[in-house]
Amino acid sequence: MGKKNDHCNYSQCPVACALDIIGDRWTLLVIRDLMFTGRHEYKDMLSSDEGISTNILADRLKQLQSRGIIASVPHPENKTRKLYYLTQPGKDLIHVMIQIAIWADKHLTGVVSIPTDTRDMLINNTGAKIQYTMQELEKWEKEFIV
Amino acid sequence: MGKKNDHCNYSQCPVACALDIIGDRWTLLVIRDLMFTGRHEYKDMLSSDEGISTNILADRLKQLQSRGIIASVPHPENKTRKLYYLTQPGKDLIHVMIQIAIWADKHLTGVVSIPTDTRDMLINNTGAKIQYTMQELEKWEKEFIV
DNA sequence: TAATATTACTTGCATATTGCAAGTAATATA
DNA sequence: TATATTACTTGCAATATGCAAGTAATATTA
Repeated sequence: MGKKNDHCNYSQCPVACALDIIGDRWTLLVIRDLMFTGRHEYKDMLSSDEGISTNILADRLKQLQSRGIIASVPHPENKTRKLYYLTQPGKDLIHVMIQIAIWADKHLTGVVSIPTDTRDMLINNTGAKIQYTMQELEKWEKEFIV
Repeated sequence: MGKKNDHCNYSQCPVACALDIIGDRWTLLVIRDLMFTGRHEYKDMLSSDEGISTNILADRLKQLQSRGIIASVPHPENKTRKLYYLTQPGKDLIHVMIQIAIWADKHLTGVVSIPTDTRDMLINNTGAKIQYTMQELEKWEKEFIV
């Protein structure tokens, strides 16, 4: 269930309604980890540079699952581990992520730094970057999701 | 100055650093108002459907100005009024806004509703939507900014 | 010109969210 | 059998949000 003050209770604007889901400091970082960094487990996401705290991470994973943006399966070889991954709605956020990254690369030059090859593809061959990212996700899925 | 817990203090990731600026429930709605709805004054943004409160709006306008994403001028014919507008970094967020809107239109079908013509251009002629939006902003600027 | 209205805010306070540290339960490993 | 991992939960202080009310500088109306 959504929250009392969710924008979607007052507005049908796509940006407003999307912000009920992605409009906070952490949600898109969880998506980023699942989409670009090969992280698929709770402990992996905890280890990201930004230092998300355990309760926030648990909450966001729960919210994203309940919204159908991510899903999870038990690790095939270890019952204590759990694998999270993006569903199609989650994967479709790649276009949002990419545009945020391009904007930040252009306008937050003092603070942002992207590895040269990654940046080159992002800026000069955005389509290829998207394709490549999707291919990597598919590869992973073929290994871990039936 | 940024806040103590800003992601950019811990990470150089473009998404993380961007979230220090746009990662909350209200900032992108202020951008939306300035970008797509022809709102340029404090009172206009207060009147948007989502019901932003006066202190939050004042705070976000201040933050966005200090980051150079928006700017303001006194109303040419009325000293009590003030006109806010997007700078180039602010305008460049159009690609982020458009992708969020496209994603929400596709995946939040129960809650999102976009006027038919607007939606048609957004989905089927995204480039034209961007061009048109920029043209409208330029028109406004020619009238109100020197 | 005096009284009312607009506009762009600020202030105070209750409530909600976040950040941090510590704890727990179910396995897995040594 | 003892220690580690993993994925969480809990409690509490600090911060941010939501809401109502107030303020100061013009502008408009009677």
